[in-house]
Amino acid sequence: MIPNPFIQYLSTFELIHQEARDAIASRLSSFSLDKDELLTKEGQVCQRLFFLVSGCIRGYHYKDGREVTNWFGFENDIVTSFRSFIDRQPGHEYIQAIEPVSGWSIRRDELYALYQQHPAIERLGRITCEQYYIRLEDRYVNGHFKTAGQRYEDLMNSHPHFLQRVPLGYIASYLGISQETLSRIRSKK
Amino acid sequence: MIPNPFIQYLSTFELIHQEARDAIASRLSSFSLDKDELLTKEGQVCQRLFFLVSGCIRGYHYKDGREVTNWFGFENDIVTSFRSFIDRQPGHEYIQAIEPVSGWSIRRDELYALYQQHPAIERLGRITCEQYYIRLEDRYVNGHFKTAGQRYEDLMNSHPHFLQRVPLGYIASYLGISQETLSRIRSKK
DNA sequence: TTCCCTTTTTGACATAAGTCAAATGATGTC
DNA sequence: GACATCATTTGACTTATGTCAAAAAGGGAA
Repeated sequence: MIPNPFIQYLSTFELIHQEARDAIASRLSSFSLDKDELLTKEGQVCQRLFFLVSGCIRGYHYKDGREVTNWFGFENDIVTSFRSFIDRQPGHEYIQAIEPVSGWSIRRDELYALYQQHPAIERLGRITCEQYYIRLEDRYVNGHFKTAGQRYEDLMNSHPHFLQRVPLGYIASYLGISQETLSRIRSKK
Repeated sequence: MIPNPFIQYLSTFELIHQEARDAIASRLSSFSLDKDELLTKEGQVCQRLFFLVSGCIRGYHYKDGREVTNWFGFENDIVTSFRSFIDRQPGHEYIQAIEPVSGWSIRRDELYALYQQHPAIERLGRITCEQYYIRLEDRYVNGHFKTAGQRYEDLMNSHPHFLQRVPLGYIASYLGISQETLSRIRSKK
């Protein structure tokens, strides 16, 4: 078995035992992306769950002909086109590398088979989903009821590394504002 | 065992077998609320998951001294103060009956014990969370990147019953706009 | 009916943020 | 170093939506 950062990450959950870890490890494939390369795009069913070992990635879609960035993923993040992955429907989302990326992935059908065989893995799926839900809820509440300036400041505090590694245009649309507005906010601080 | 709408609801998931259903049923308590009564409030740890049999309910919080409604629950919905329930932390949310409500609830610790004993119940927990995630993601994307008028129209199409049963003030803050703006949107259609 | 209280609408004005276009600043390549 | 390309900032103007205050409309209870 290859020593694998994803498996190390899983090991931080005490409830995953050796046998379950090995079962996951044997189903992983490595992947890598060049800068700007796409992992999945609109209209495609996203069949895999990805774990990022290095690099940085974003999810975006088109709204009135413009890109809107929905989320970013960094090292040790689990990413996929969530809706498409869950419902097995063509997704509305593009996923693109912002930096060169490497990581591991598992096929949806294999993961779901593992859920059947190892309740501990299903538990991990539940907990991961719960944590992602909570994060999204935070973003929803903040995104909706704070000014652009406050949202930017919050981001600076909670995820300063975003600003180091991600072009401002992507950050602006992630915050739900235009690039020009973000630029003005920054010049005032 | 009492015949119970929550158990009927669970039965729509084929994967829940009789034994698991009985296990859940034996841990349920019924509850009811008068109009405007609170189910949980800010600062409280929400220890229960609620299933609504009848009536209608909302989750809200205070933002700059004003109420902001986050979600509504109707018949056959599962509700709780999600973040507080998951993390066992004091919640930031109030849950209040908009109409008189009746339903069933289960304690968090009992549900989690059931997760251990019945993988099928944990699966249900995972699937429920996934579905709630997807709904929230939709709201996030729409809420953030559509005009107030579009959001109102979407709501009319997807959940016309909201408008029948919920005061416009709550709907406005749910849509992330002021009551006045909602009123003007409505008068133009 | 009449009164009271809540919900909804209307009006006047303020402001955050968007849009389009152009200028400036970075970065990498030959 | 000079050029091409991409990212960021600045300027001028527009617009959607918010705010505060007041008026109107509904809905019960006596």
